[in-house]
Amino acid sequence: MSQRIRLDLSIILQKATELVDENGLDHLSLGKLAEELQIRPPSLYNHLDGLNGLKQKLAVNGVKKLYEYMLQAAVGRSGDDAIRALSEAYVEFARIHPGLYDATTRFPNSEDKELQQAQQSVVELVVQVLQAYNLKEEMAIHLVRGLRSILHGFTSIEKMGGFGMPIDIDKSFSILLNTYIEGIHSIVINKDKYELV
Amino acid sequence: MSQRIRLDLSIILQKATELVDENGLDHLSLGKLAEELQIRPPSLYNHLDGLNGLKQKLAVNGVKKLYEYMLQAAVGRSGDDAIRALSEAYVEFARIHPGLYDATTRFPNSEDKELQQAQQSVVELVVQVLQAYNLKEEMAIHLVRGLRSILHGFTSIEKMGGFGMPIDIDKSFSILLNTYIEGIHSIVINKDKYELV
DNA sequence: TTGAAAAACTAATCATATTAGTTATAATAT
DNA sequence: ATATTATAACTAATATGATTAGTTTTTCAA
Repeated sequence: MSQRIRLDLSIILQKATELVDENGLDHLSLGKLAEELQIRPPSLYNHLDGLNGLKQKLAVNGVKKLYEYMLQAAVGRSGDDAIRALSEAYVEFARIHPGLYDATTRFPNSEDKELQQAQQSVVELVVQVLQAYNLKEEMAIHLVRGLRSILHGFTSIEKMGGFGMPIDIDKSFSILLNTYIEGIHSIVINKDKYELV
Repeated sequence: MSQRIRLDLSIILQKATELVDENGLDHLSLGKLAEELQIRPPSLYNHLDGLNGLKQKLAVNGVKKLYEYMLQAAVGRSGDDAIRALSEAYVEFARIHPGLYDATTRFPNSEDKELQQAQQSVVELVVQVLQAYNLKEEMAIHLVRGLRSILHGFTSIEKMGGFGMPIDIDKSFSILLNTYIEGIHSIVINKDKYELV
């Protein structure tokens, strides 16, 4: 008699996000998700293409949310200030959404056009911020890759508990960022040597 | 009549390493491993504590090998030169052993003492290299964390195919490293500001 | 050579994902 | 309002993998 649930994708993704943020991406299962949603596991196949399809959708969703989060942090800022804001937002997002963040980096299909586009928009946001330094396009890409490496690396080592010693982790991040930014300045000053603009 | 195989742990780990390097850590299964070793899956339990136990042992083994690899690269070098050598070895190791490298960053149990000690030895190696800069102990730790973030971040983004654009990836790495090293110099020069030594 | 320990085995169970086929509900068109 | 259609739920069944229990074979040392 209890009327059947009627779901849509956004509700499913929301619940799946809660689950992965609580229990980790590796513990995501269709059984548990279905239970939470009060449906039977096969019913999920009406909305998505199995567990891998779900992970893929989580990835896309996660990157889009990350982008929004970084964008909000960056608006109205420029130069070093904007880089710091972006970066802190990135790390903060991963702390708030550890499972969803994981999903953005471990997806089943990297050919997915929607995913690629979402990722690209993050890259472009950072490229825009770097325009303050008047770099050649190619150098800007190298530096974006560098910043991304820093952010992802720091984030995931923190998440795996890799910074064992009892020394302030936020300070480590702040120093890392400062060091990289100092390095960028030093590159900008030696434009000739690094053939930019 | 075919005489039974008689295995030991090192053979199992060797074959498991081959499998994860070829098919990825997520596709490691006891069934496939047993098949390769020409035994039945339950027999593996005589040597290790299930799939998670295997992953844990792979992690320890991987970190130890990574340490050796970095050590070999660093001997006889110092300063910037040693940092570059260490770093290139790290990235190279991850390229040679993508699955094993993954295992070193996604293990079931981070409390494992043997794992922690192996990780610590890598940290100490880098601390030693940084002694060339006469930093305060704490600052050295921050910089080691930074370098580790850079190396792990670059490595895993490369592995996930995250550097989409057709721009030289090795060059990106080299610039990233140079930028960070430049940043370290700039910190060393402003010792007073950063309260070191 | 015999007894204990190690390491293989078979058989069975459990957890999950997935597919096939069916039914109930909601939305839409008549 | 009612009939039709599409959506989204369901049950039942299958497949893959990990794991456990209990047994047998082999090795090694006394």
